[in-house]
Amino acid sequence: MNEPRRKTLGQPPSLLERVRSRRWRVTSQRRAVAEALDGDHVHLTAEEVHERARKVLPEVSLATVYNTLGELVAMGEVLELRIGDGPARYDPNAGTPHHHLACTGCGSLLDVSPSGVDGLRLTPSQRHGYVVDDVDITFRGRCPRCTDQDLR
Amino acid sequence: MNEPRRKTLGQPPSLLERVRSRRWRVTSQRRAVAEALDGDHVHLTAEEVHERARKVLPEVSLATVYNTLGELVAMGEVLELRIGDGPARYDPNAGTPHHHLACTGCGSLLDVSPSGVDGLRLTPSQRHGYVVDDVDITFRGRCPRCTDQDLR
DNA sequence: GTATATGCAAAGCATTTGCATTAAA
DNA sequence: TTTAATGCAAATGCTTTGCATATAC
Repeated sequence: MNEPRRKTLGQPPSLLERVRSRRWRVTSQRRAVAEALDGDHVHLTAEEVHERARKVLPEVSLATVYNTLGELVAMGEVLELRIGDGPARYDPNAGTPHHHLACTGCGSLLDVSPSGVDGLRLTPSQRHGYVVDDVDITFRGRCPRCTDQDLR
Repeated sequence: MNEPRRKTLGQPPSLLERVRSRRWRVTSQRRAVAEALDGDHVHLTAEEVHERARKVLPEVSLATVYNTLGELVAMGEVLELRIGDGPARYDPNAGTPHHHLACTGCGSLLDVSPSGVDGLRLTPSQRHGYVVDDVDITFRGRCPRCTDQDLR
């Protein structure tokens, strides 16, 4: 929950490697959570992370999953996304700027990197005195599975 | 909760006029909620709408505020926005496409119309088979009040 | 050995719902 | 008069917390 990340060349470090270098006490539960989340471009809810983590460590509790996810979010290694109704989803790709594509049917959420983002601008009068430091872009639509269901 | 909206020329119809034309049973509670929400470019939470509505109709209940907001959202006259943690906020300006500027400090949320939105594109391979029908853009930053607090 | 993480169950919010009562059309 | 909206209080779903126990360092 502190201390900058060690820079490595070559392959990007895994989520687990990143948090190790922050003096995070590594327990089997935290490893299971970090590994359930890591490297995925489809973002999971806490329940889904719990299911995955349980396959590797059946006794991990949902509370610990929530606490661990909260810590990863607090140290900036994971992004917490709330899009539409339903539970939050967790994005392990913080650090690599990107945007999202969300299904309004089932809530599934995945990473995209649209072109044209650089052209997006807010004029000073539109800024209303805010200090803007980020833009979130979410494309909303229906995933293939939900589109198929529409046809029935 | 049905039937298309009557088109008028001149001033845009108020939220209340819009819902009247949909055969919505108009009660004093619903009028109070619609008027609390209408015309504002700063978006309120359900609690805040309740407070405002109460000033005009002290006996209106929070449950009715929630139910009414839900109906307005279902008929597409109001947008429900969930940005960051905290409760949903309600945007009465559905129908006029626009985007948002959110404060990460206090959660305040307001409308903006950035330039450069037209240039924003997802390539077919990035679409992953989704049928995209909308883009939400949220600028994140700190409002003047929260920026001032940072300096202390 | 000591500080910290865990699991459990209970608490906390935001939101929705069931139902008897009230009011709009 | 009929049909639908209200208020209340209880239920819900997601998430956080308190506390006794277990574990990494």
